[in-house]
Amino acid sequence: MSEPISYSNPLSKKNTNHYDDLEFKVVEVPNSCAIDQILIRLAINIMQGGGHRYGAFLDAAMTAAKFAIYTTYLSEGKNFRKTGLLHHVEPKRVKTIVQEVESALTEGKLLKTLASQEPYYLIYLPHLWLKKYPWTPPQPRLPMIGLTREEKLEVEASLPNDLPNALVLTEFQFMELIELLHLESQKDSSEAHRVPLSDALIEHIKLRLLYSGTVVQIQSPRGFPFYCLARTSYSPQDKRERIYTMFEDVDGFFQLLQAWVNKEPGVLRGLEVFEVPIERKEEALQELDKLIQAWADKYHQEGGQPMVLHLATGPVKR
Amino acid sequence: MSEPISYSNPLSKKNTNHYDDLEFKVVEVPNSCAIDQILIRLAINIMQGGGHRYGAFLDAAMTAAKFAIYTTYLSEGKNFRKTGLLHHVEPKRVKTIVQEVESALTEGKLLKTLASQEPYYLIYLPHLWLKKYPWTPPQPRLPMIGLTREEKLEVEASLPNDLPNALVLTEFQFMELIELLHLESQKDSSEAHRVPLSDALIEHIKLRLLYSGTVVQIQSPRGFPFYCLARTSYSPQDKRERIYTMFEDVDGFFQLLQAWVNKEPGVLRGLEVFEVPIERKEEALQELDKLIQAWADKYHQEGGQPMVLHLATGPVKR
DNA sequence: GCGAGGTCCTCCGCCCCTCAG
DNA sequence: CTGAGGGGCGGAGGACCTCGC
Repeated sequence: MSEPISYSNPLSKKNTNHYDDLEFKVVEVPNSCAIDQILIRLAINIMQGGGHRYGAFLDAAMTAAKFAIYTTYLSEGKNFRKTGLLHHVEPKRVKTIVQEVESALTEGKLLKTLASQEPYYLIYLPHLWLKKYPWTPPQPRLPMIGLTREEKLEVEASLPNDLPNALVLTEFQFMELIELLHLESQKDSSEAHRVPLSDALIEHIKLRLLYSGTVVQIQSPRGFPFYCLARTSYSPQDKRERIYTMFEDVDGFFQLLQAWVNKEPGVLRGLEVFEVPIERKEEALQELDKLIQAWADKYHQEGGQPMVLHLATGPVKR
Repeated sequence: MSEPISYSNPLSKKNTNHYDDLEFKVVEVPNSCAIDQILIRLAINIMQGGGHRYGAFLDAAMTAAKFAIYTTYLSEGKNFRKTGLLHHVEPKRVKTIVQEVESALTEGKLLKTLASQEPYYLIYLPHLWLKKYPWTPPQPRLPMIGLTREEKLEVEASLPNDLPNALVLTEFQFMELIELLHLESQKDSSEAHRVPLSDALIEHIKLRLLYSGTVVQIQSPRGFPFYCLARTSYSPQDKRERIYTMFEDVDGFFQLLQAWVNKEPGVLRGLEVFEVPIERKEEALQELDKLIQAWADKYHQEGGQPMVLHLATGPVKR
């Protein structure tokens, strides 16, 4: 197993980050099945955890549906009408969808996917900031704006510790950064559906950056605020990696089970429900870990058929 | 393990069902990540496999997103503006979304979920048909419409074998069935967003039923078609069950990994990539199966902490 | 059967504004 | 800084029609 057992205390998450614990007590949605649950998990992870826009999630879902339509279109012999009938979509609409997907596959035109766990404009802000406004220690951190020396000292004293080596920015500079990132994030999108950078969107991005703890807002004595880069990455690196792993695993697991549904050869699905005395839990998990590794080692032989195994176990919820 | 290893020959799926093998050669979507892949898998399973409408999938995704917004709304102290800002949604819109979700939770108003793998109007058609138009063997199967005895015999001879004990219906009767089912499927939906049964929708449902092999259309000598129930369930029972299991498993696996991301205690994640000589594959899988079972048995003790284990392994694709 | 064309309605993702507490 | 109004644009789901093949 590539990952050790984790026993960290959930109370130790005293970051300023509001999004640390996504353990949503799924208030049971009436009339929902497992698929709906999966969609809800995805939505919460993407929108609350990743900070993607509401519309971005809907767009991604729509793109996935379009792609499903496209595959039907292909397997039905490129028949617009039949494809439309099968999915209850107008043939005309099918046509534009097919064109969209094909232009995405052949030319570079990008579809509206999520593209990564977190939106571009959130992820790359720290990097751009550090690049455009680096700070070298003897230099003053604060911008030269109408502040007396005492005021500067006062503000500087109010800064958090352990800051990345970046300058403190004015509102204007901060906004400029956001604008730049947003522009860059869309430079590959087909101009048809390009999201304009509205005031509302800027406010959204600002709040996301502040809430995630990536940026800290500082009230200056004169009223206008300053902005201070607080971390070198949008979300804590290890958490981001774990979330990345989670999605990769779910995808791989999903794919394997799909093969299992189709009764493809060489696929094994396992489900165990059992009860373990709490004092033996750690022991049990460690043994399982070793067991699986030993098994994989035993049968592993270079040049054989490439295989993958996904496993997860833990306490039952709800 | 609850499931044996499956080595069935994929070529043995000679059913008339067009949707048997959903193994979509995922034409790689550019600019996509694992999340996008998961969405695509969901879309293809739901729309091609389950036969849900395109719009139904979009609605389900939107409902999931609304639910994510609602949980944010709660955790932010019921603040419309802040919730809206966090997800880039108008406060006004947040309000209506919150009302929607709350009325779904308290009163019976249903949200637009998928509710099950396959749409109601597809699943329950065989049951309703058998109930409304049962056939008892000495009786004639065909409706009494202007056909000569010879024509009736001719048509009857063209029927497939192994039919459920249901009458053959006319176009009108068949349509009536569909209408009934559609009406019933929406009787719980809040009347605001109720889908009207349009001609286009009827055509869609008809094609789904024909393509899935649930219903067979028969050309009578006089030109007008007859409809014949070919199966007692919309999709083959064992396949449906496997798909149901797949979604349940993916949901459970997802939930476990979420706990793993949050570093909750007692959660183990495992990933193994390895290569197995083909001649030892079956042996290896069977041993793994036994290994896991033995492990669970060893530590199982009534009254301990309830645990669940998900496992899947198989050949790597792509 | 199929493609291609046009028209209509409605919802809703987004944008902006004001005003009262 | 919040809630509660207002008005407006564009995209797209959905339904309908005809015509030419």
